[in-house]
Amino acid sequence: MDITIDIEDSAPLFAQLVEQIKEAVLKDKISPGAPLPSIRQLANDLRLNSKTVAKAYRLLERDSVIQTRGYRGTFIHPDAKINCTVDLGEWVIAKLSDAISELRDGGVTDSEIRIAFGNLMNKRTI
Amino acid sequence: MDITIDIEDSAPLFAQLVEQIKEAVLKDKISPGAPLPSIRQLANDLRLNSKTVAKAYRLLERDSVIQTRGYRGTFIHPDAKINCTVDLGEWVIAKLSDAISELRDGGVTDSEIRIAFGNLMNKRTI
DNA sequence: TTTTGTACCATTACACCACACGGTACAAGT
DNA sequence: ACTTGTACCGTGTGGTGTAATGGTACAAAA
Repeated sequence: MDITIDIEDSAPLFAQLVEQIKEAVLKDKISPGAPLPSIRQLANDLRLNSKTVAKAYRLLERDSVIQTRGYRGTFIHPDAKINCTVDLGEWVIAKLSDAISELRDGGVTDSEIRIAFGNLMNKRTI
Repeated sequence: MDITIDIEDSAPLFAQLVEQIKEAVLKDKISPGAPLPSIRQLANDLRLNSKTVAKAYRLLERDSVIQTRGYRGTFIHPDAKINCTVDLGEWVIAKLSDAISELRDGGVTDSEIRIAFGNLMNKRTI
């Protein structure tokens, strides 16, 4: 596991982590079932805040790339390689893009779309 | 036409204008075809910037509540009363709400939705 | 000439959010 | 005791969008 963090990079630190771990899985540098460094450990090695590493791990687990087994540590998910290629971002963009295009075609101002969006995102109960 | 602008109100000035003009139409205080003050004139009377009034007029015309006939001035739209009740906002909220709910159910973070949304809104070519 | 709506340049203030950071605390396992 | 992931409180910075302001300019009609 050779992870490099570039503070100068415009990409967020947690995103760099996610990206590099996914890459390591895809290039067979880590095999499924293998243990990952603990959050605090990795944060210490990379001189990052533990919250930053925790955020990366949380996202990776949501994508089923890693598996956190509570007090036993974190491991590479059995189906990690498959789930790495599934890009959640594209489906998000597609869904939103459709809605936005439809609204714009209906004559709705970008500003109005932003306002409505902001209101919706603040209400937890949709 | 008695329009009152409250600077202390949290509602944007242009929104107050839109609201009050729509209200005047609904309450038959102005009839279809009647002329409205010019942008500069109204801005002067209310001590607002002409751009602020222009923005309100632009929105009202998009909703077909008023009609701008170029150099002849601005008038109340023939179907103003009907178009006043049509709330564009509700259809916007419904459309967006659907998309957001779907994404959230798919495990997408609110933060990620916001990022994707922001990126889409900045790219003119969708 | 003056007025009409409109378009472009710009600045200011304000608010929200993402990101990263710090500290503290917890239950459950080694 | 120590570590695990996780959750809560918080702070600060930078980016970005809205809202409102100002100035200048245009073509077309009165």
